[in-house]
Amino acid sequence: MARNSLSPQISIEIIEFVRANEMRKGEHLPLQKLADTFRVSRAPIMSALRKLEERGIVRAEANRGYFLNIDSDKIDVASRSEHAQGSDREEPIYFRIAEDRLSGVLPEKVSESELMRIYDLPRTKLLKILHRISDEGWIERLPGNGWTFRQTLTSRKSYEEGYVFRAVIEQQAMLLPSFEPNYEGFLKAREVQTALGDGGYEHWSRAEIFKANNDFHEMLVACSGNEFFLDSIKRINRLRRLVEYHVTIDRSRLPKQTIEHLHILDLLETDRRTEAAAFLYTHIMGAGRIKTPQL
Amino acid sequence: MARNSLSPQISIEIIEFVRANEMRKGEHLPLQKLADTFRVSRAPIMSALRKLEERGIVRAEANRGYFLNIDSDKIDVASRSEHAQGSDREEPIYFRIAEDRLSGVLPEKVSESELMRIYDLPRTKLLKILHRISDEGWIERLPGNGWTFRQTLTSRKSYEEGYVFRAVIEQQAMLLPSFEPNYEGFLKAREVQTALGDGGYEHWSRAEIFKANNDFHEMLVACSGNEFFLDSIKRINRLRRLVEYHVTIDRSRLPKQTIEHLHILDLLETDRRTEAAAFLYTHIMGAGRIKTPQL
DNA sequence: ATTTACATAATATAATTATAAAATACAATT
DNA sequence: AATTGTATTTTATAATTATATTATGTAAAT
Repeated sequence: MARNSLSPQISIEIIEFVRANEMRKGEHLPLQKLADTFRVSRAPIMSALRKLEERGIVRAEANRGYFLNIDSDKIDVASRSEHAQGSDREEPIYFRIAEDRLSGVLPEKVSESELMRIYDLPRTKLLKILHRISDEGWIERLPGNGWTFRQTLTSRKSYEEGYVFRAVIEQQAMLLPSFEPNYEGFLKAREVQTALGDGGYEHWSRAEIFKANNDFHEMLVACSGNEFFLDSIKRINRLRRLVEYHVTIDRSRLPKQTIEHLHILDLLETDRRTEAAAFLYTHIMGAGRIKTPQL
Repeated sequence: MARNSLSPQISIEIIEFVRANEMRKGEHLPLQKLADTFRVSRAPIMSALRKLEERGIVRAEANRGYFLNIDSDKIDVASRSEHAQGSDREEPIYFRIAEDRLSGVLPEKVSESELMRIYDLPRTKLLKILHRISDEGWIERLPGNGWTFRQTLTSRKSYEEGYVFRAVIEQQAMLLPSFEPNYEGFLKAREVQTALGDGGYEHWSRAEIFKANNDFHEMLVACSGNEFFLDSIKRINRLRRLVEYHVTIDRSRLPKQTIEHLHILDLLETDRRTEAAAFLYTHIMGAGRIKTPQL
């Protein structure tokens, strides 16, 4: 009857935080600092820490707060992902809606009440999801009752237009005067792409492959220093994720793709930005031209 | 206790519809056709027509439906705009929020309950507005309670980045292979721009001037035939509207602006697209560079 | 075959309320 | 001075309900 607690989600974030900062056993975890980091008050941090204490990951000392009870790299990943599921009831339903629409289970026009029944959601939760979808541009509220799905997800034309848009935006972002190479980012991207090309393309999950690919492109656009370029790429990538998840991924194309990604990094690191931008353009257009998803 | 009726809004739309189609006295107004046009059921169309009947604009015949009772060009505009206000309780509050944020009345972080009290809105209405704003990218939901305004509206940096984004997108849209000149649209745009340059810039309202300007640019991008380009321009223009409304418009620059707009049309109509695109780019960048709003 | 007109069903809003969670103020502790 | 721990206030969610509106099925009229 009340809202879901943030603490499961916060617990995960705390674990990710201590791992990212490579914290060691015994280090202090100040409440306010964590609260600021996750943009909440101290209250949900407290309850998250209490739960982590039960799991033995942190240790409480009276009037001194919580301390890491184990080296951060020793925290087992299994327990993380397990808890991640229960925490977010929205994401899976968001995907189910996308899937159901793409496979034709959901009609073009639907009412809120229908969706509440189908997915067994309270109105507030459903509306949150619908607004997110509408933000992503593939559903629209009708003036009277109901919502309609737009063609964005399902039409071949939109699919191709999306590739053109990405190719142009990313190329132009790279050509902006404000573009500044992020050599550290290049290095990390290089590692990921190498791992992916080095056999990773055969056993990584679809989501992991897609994320690696997206991160690469978004990292490049982030170098432009222009939030509008980055936002528009993020926006279209969220959309792309849904469509690409629905079609079978063509793993045979991945080695070529990673080689091209590495080539772009080569060009950028040797100050051949115009060349890199041109290559990036053909790289994206090529990807859009060859794949033919069943839409 | 129940929702607001659509009929005031529909009444306005019906009047706009018959005017746009230059319908004459006596023409039939089929329910289903209007319903399809406005994407609602026949019910709200019925009640809208009943209200128009009271105002003498349409006439009912038993079992035959409604007929226009006056030539569409004779319908007085005054009664239209008057009714437009009462119909939409959201738009004015949306603007008040923008204004209050830009002028610093609203703090960076606000709770829903606070906003409900300040603007005297039920939660559903407020949330609709907040989601719209969040879609436009200048507010964000926090993980716990409350929302934070983002820098998008208020920072000088974002303002300039927006101009760069527009310049690039619009130029590139014009260079796309899918670009197809819309000569009819050019003609209408030419009329508007001529009227604006021909004295209109002195007495048109801020909103009218801004709309004329925006329509011009969106018309150009629409010729690209790529919905992603058009969407991203529309998105950034909605944002721009808020900022530009808040600063005093510099009317002295309008004659130059309209001349440049007309020049772009000249170039496009004589098949000099590359030239037009290049000129468009400098046109937008010029506008962004010179103006210095108080942010 | 359309279209209207009416009856009925389905839908969404707003108001209300209980409740758990988040935010915050402040004294106590280090 | 900074941080914790507790108490208090504020907030948002979910469930419920009344009601006006929208949507729709169908017979009657054109």
